[in-house]
Amino acid sequence: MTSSPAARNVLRAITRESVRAHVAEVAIELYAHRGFDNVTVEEVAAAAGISTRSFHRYFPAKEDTVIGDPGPWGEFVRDEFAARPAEEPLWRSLHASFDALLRAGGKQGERQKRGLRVLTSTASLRSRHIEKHLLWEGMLTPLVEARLPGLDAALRARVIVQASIVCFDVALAAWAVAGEKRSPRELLAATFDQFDIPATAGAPVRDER
Amino acid sequence: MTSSPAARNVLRAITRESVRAHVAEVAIELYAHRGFDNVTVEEVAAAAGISTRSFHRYFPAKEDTVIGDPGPWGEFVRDEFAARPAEEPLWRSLHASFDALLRAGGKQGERQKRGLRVLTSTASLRSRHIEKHLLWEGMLTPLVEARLPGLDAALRARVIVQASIVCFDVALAAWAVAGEKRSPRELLAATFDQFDIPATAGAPVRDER
DNA sequence: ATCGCGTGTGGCAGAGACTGCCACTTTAGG
DNA sequence: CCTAAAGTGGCAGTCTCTGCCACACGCGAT
Repeated sequence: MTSSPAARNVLRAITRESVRAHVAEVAIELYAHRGFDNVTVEEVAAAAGISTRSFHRYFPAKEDTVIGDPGPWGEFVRDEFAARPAEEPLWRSLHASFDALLRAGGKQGERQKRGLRVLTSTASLRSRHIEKHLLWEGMLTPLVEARLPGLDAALRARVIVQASIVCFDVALAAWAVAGEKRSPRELLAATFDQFDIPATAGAPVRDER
Repeated sequence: MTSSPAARNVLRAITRESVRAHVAEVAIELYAHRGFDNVTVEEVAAAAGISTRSFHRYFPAKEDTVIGDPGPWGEFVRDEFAARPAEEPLWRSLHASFDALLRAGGKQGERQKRGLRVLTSTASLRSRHIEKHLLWEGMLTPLVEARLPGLDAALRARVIVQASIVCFDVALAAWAVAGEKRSPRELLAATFDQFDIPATAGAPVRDER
């Protein structure tokens, strides 16, 4: 019996992901102890049992060992937002979409916390992290813009979307702090509660035709 | 007549700043034409008439030719915010502080616009830019936190301050877009108007327009 | 069993950003 | 004129990341 090429590719993808996860785990362990900038790619590769050349095949950049690929998660949030009822206040739709991400985003364990702590403690990592989240902005802004009445929708959509991403980031960063008892979802609610979008939350009086 | 060592240092600082400005101008010119990533430090240094070694003495990193040092501006915003009356709604204080920055921040000319366009069109620059603005967050958050009533002031302060920085960034980015007619200050007002902070303000009183 | 093919792997060389070190020049003050 | 301090640039080296190439392995087909 010959397994189909498709099945073979699936299998390959699975092993590839497991290797990625292993390397990332080893890397974060090293970073947590000695600092991201004081650990070379060569060391991480050696500790993970692969060559530096292969390391760069699994991770285009060193920072990706900590950050990962936010693309799929961004699509998830976007789809979640698209599925929200149009009558719902905009800000609440965004809150619900990010909340869904937290619910679906896998177990939030000690491992994630360690990654986040390495992330927030290294300047270059934080910047890359934010850059990746700007990718989310590009996914969400068109949808938000379509739901905004009145003029200047593009500008306003960008501000609102970026603010929602800020809420998400701050909530997760707060969650990773040692001693924090609340869950990510509670913290997300706390950050989203800081804002109200006057143009959309109260009454959709403005026309959109 | 011997000039004091202090005066000498001042003089040196002036010439140093002028060299910096010259190099930055040449660099942005090259970036605008060929893209930030496609221009090497060696080329910029040659075009500016200095060695690559000296380039790295003037600019610790290549990106600093575009971004500059936001530290002093951050202090300005912080001091401006500290001088605001405590009874003023928080969000308006922040708006006024950033507005003061725009008023004081020097001529907003075509040169600034070109720099901003290079900045927004290059992913690595965008992230670095935001990272520098996180420095502003560190300056502003303690002051904002002190003015927040209730629990969880630290978390809420971080969200609010980061949102205000987002407003500032989006406004400036929008201003740099070709065809935009409004002034940075008008755009800043437009972005800040997107939010209301329920915990602190009654109703935002629109004063302009 | 052997061949061919696709795929993963690693070594090698090199580009590019950035740093430490050192020798050289310039400048200002004695 | 001499000296000390500061700026400059060359050189070598580190580190991240990429392109190229040879090699090994698994697998279906002959």
